[in-house]
Amino acid sequence: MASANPNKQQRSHSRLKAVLDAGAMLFATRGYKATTMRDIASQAGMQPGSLYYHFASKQELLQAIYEIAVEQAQSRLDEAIRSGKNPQAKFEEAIVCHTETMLDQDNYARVMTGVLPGDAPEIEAELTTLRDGYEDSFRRLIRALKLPSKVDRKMLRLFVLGAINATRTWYAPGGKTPRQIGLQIVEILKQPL
Amino acid sequence: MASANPNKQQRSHSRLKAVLDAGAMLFATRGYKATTMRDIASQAGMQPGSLYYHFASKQELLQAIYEIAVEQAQSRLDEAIRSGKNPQAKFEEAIVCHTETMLDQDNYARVMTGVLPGDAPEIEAELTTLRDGYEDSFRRLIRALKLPSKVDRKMLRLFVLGAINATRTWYAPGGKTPRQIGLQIVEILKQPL
DNA sequence: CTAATAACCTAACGTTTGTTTGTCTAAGAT
DNA sequence: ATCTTAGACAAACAAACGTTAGGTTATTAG
Repeated sequence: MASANPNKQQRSHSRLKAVLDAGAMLFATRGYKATTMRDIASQAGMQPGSLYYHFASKQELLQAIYEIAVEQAQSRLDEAIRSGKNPQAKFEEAIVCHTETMLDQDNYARVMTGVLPGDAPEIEAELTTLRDGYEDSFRRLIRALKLPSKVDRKMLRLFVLGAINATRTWYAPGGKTPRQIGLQIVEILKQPL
Repeated sequence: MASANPNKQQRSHSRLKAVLDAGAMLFATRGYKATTMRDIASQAGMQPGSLYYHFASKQELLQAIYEIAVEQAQSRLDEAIRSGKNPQAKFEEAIVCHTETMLDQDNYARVMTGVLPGDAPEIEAELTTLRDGYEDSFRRLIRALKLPSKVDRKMLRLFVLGAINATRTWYAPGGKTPRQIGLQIVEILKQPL
């Protein structure tokens, strides 16, 4: 009969993962437009044309990486939320977790903030949908929070995520750890100015 | 004698401003790499080659725009700071002002957050210096603030600026006004979570 | 009026880009 | 042992890119 293997990988020494890793690292640090297919191929140790065996276009490669990125971030976030005893603690754990995820060099998640809207117009809707799913976790966390009436929940979410996502522009290994940075933003939110 | 005019513009109908406006608008919304010289020329109503009468390269055009951007933002910020009665009020005024500046479509300032580091490697140092000058105002404001001992001043600055700069990714005219958004971030900082 | 030149235009240059094409090779199935 | 094909390679393609060169026009100084 035909192949009894319903899964994908049929060959052992495929360099699909190398391509994804290279693309994720380059998209995350340089952005989408500034990263060329030749850059990715070179980083993955292969020829530019070979990338098109795995993906039909640059945009499809981005989409595949983006999906993994959201998936990785989501599972880490779910675990962090579980560890919080109450809504307040859950929110704080989520903040620290998201910060660590965004500053982790070996994680794909930085691609989410490294790609500008409008960079890949034809798949922008899909990327936005993926990202919205992730941010929904924060929506739920904040909804369950007891807050002063003056605080707009939507604004709180956008400000916190914005502040965390911006850390990637100034973060440098060797200084404060991602965890310390995450804890500091929690501290600033808790202390009245 | 030679020209008794020490200033720049010698011809009345130069379209330098149109070039700067077009470049600022496109760099701000699409980013540096995604904006082509042909895009800018088209937006300014002229030919691509004509841009090189005013600027020797794309990077020089960016630098000129960036300088104006920081200048505009700086003067607006100085005025806002002056209007604050005490350190706390000055800081709050600065937050609202910076938010309004970043969301103003007719201002060059959005270029500061629209250009990724590494987009223009040869002038990156100059751009960073310009931007650091602007952020120094916030450094001084926060230094004069009375804060809980647990709050790291550097982190407070980076988080607040990060949150405000991120507003440009989700802001849409028709909803909350830039001023309302700025006031909300002040409110969130003042209310203990 | 004439000469100079500021401010453009037209047309192209060489390079880089995403992508396509055809060929080769080694591994798994029969 | 043979056949098939996953997975790569080398080489090129057309389009788009930043940029350059030379020509044109209209203003202005003398």
